[in-house]
Amino acid sequence: MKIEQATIKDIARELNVSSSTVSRALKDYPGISDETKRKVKELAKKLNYRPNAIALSLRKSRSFTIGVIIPEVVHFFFSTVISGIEEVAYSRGYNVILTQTNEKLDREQSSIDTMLSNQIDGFLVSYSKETKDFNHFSRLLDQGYPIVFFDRVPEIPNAINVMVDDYQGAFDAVSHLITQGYSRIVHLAGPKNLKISQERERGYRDALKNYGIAIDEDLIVECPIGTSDEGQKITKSLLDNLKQTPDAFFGNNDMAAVGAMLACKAAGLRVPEDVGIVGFSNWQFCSMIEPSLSSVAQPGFNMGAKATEMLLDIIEKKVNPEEVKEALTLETELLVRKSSVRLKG
Amino acid sequence: MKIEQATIKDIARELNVSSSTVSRALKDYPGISDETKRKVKELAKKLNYRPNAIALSLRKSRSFTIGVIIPEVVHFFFSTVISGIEEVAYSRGYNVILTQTNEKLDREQSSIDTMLSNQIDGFLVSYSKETKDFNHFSRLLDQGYPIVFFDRVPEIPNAINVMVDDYQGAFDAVSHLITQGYSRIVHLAGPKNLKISQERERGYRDALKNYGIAIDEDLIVECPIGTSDEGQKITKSLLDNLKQTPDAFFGNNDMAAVGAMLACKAAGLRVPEDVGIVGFSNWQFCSMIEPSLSSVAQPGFNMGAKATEMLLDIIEKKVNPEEVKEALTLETELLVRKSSVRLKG
DNA sequence: TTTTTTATTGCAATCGTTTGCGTCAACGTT
DNA sequence: AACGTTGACGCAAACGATTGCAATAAAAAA
Repeated sequence: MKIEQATIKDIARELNVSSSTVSRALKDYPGISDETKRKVKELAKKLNYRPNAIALSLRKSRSFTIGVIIPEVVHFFFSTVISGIEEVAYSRGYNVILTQTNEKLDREQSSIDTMLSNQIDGFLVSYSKETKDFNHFSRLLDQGYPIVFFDRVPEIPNAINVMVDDYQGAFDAVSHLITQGYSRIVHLAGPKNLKISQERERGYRDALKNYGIAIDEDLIVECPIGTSDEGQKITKSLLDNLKQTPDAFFGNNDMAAVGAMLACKAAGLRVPEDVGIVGFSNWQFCSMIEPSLSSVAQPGFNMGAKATEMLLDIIEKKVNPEEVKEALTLETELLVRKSSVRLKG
Repeated sequence: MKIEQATIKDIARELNVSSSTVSRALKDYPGISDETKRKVKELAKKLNYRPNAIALSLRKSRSFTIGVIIPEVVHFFFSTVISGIEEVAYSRGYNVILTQTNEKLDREQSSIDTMLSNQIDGFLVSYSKETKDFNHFSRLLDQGYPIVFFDRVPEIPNAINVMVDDYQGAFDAVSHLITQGYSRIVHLAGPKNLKISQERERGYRDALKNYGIAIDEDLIVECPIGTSDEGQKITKSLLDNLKQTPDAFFGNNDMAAVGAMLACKAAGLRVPEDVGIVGFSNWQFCSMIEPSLSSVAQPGFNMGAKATEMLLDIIEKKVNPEEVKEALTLETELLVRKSSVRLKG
């Protein structure tokens, strides 16, 4: 049924030359007469010849494909990262095979396996929330597979990491809230095992310290799931139970922040007059809600692009992984919108 | 640097048998002694042997990989579709290679090319807004490549399409608005060349007709881009210029609908009291904004899953493409939220 | 003991492409 | 006339796995 693709052999047979000659003619190797080159190229075009990438991969032991492992595509930030990855990979002649772990460790493992089977040239990884041990990655690194981690990066030796400056982003966000006159600031924190969560919390703490505000551990609450529902419930219970009601929320992520906003409104609190809110990630909806949500923007596209460039540089040996000691940290940008501004500028 | 993967030959050499024996032993073929099988499997495990999928692909002229071509990952709906695709492909032992066209025709073309080079087993396509001519797809179909189109489907013979019932979704949404007492309903339409846009518009028209409401062509406005900014601008200019202000908006997509909501609010109109609004796609933010946005939910995950199942069935010849005459149409669900309810239930 | 059967394994080709090396004829040089 | 050059091309192996067809030895049957 399926029409067979023309191969080099087909061209060779038709022209009564050997496959070697065809191969060389197509690549303009020296030592092939112009006449032959002409005929070969002509026939190749006519037959719509397309090199078989699989055969090439086998021959070269390289697939020109990189594997991307991420938690979820539906996550806005990750989808922008994917765009960045795609863009660079594409322009440098690589394919991207993608798998989501859905935050499951076993998915992560088996994704790695099938990618290895497919002779992937390198990995781009943001690990799952379930992943607390990094042996499976260390092993790959030891075997010499190029891996670049992004956003969610492990703390293992030799790992090459691309991340955003979560600490600074959080620090800026909280500092902004403080200068707007908020002082009892809740932090809706992320899962403790993610370094990004730790860093954001550290930024929160340091900002408070910096302004001489005592840290109240009751105001730091973990939101393990990271949905707006969860944020809403947690905020409601905080508002109900805390002796002294908080006057601001810094969300580890935008969903949690929106949840907080909804819960505050439901409790009759005005945003930003009574309560200031800042999120993290700058999802598209931030500017679509009312009041619009201030948020720390992460350069997702850029992160994907940078990570991919590093990976490909390593793959193509333009760069020695041993020499890439430091992690690449990208700047965040605090986008101040209405939800956190109560002073006239 | 990179540690070589163990191959069948390695096992064969070490055990002083031929590669054929190893191959057969690994697959439990009859005619290999239990003793040999044991030794082979043992060594395979020890060497962490993993079959080389590339070599297999070359041999079998199949890659166990399907190519997915979509406009944008950042689009919520498409990201849910991807999840559905991934889920099914993964469970049936296929890989997914993904490319976004960013709504560009030339990207679409070159994606197809590289996928063909990579001996993809089949295509899953939602074409770009720029695509107005489907020859490149017809050619593939003629050559016998399995293709399943989803969401944005072309009208070409033999094409296998999976889509949602855009007509019914729109019909339901507009009917709902009418029964809520809105009558001058604007339709923020999509690009005319997309069938989904045409269908949604048709649903809009038929719902009005069905309730005996005359169609005012001035109330049908195309939103080619589909961002909230665009929706906002268009709505503002409608509110400024129409003699008779409209009392409802049915957005071809949620972004446009949110834009309309923002513009209405800015013009001092109350939602839903003065203006009713319904969107399409049910992005996550629909329930996070105020008032929450009614929207027609599309079964994205399900669509991805179904499309992939059909594709794989065709690839594996479980199904004859000639026999799949009709397009598969999935039901939508109107989620009524606050933005369109002004009657007490 | 000779022949037939059965169990176990190996050979070699194949998938499409690349590439080091060899071949062979035509030409130029002395 | 004998030799070296050079231009144009083919041979064959390799990448890793599969598989139809032998092949070999041991066991069973005659």
